[in-house]
Amino acid sequence: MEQQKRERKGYTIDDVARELGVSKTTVSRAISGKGRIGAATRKRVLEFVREHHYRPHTMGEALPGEKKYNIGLILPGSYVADELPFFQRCMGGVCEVAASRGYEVVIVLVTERDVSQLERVIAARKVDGFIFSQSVKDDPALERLRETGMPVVMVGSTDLPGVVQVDHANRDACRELTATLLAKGMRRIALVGRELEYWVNQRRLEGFVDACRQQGLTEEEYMVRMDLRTDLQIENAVEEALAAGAECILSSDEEVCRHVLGKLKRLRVSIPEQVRVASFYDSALLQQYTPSITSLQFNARELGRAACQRLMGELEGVPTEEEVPLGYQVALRESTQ
DNA sequence: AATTGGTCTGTGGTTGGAAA
DNA sequence: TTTCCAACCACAGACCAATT
Repeated sequence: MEQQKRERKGYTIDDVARELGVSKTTVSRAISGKGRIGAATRKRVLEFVREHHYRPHTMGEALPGEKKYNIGLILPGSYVADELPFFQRCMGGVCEVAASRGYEVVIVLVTERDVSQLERVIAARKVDGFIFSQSVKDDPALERLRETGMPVVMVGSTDLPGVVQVDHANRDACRELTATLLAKGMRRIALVGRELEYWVNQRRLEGFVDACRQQGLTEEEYMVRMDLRTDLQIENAVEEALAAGAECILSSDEEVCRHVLGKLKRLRVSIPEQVRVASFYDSALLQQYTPSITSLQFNARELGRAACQRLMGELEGVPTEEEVPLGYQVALRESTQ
């Protein structure tokens, strides 16, 4: 009971003092650095504080234990422009569930280098929990979030243990689309995509390789041109793939696919006659393109809903453990006929 | 009856005097 | 010298009486 209370409420200066068998005076001095305190005691207090994610509160901030009925939705500041449709739908799902439970959603933009906005939201205790999206490897924001001990639900993948994750079956989906293309008789398929630091790109690559290996293809036959950081690199990869006799160019996402299509158009390469094209992520543009582009359809709104439901479960102390894998559809269109 | 303004209480954190 | 007690601050919310 007492234990549960502390877990819910977070540590106060009194809790820290009691745990260490010191008075709260000592803890306060250790943290502020002001006043008379022994070096050894100070070190002991600071170590405990770091381990137990204690943060002092300042005036005007929420008192610990007070629920704010806000949740933080963390979006990648750098990727937002290109992936806007995805995040917009995902956000819609999050807001829908949050609103139905009486919560508001606070948008927090973070980049790999700048987590100051996140720091402020944490420091001011503006939210009860976080939904995190688009994790990169060794994500500083996610690490920081875990240190706080606040409930976090991850949209997408991460290798950090103990983080609740909700994601599309990316690997399975990419394996299925690739296998479908292989079943149509294509042997030389090239995969092009962005940075492998993004877990989603890693998963898509894995799915692609899975399918190729299942068909007994060697690395000579299928081509992987991932980790492309500039638009020029994508264009070069397209030329290389064509020169190597690729029958199909697969893009790891919609944004990459747009560049591929642009390059093919300039090269006057006809789709699907001279080369087939497909994407691991769908968009309105790919559907309406001439020819329409084969791609994987995911329901981003459903993903947002699922993530928010998981977080609500964590916040209300109701464990919702059923891991329902979120579905996908392979949309075969003209570009791979 | 509704609004206003004051006091009281409870919270987390800080600080000076005094004890160990 | 180090640590603790107790008073203290700033704030929020509850309560209640005075005022409109």
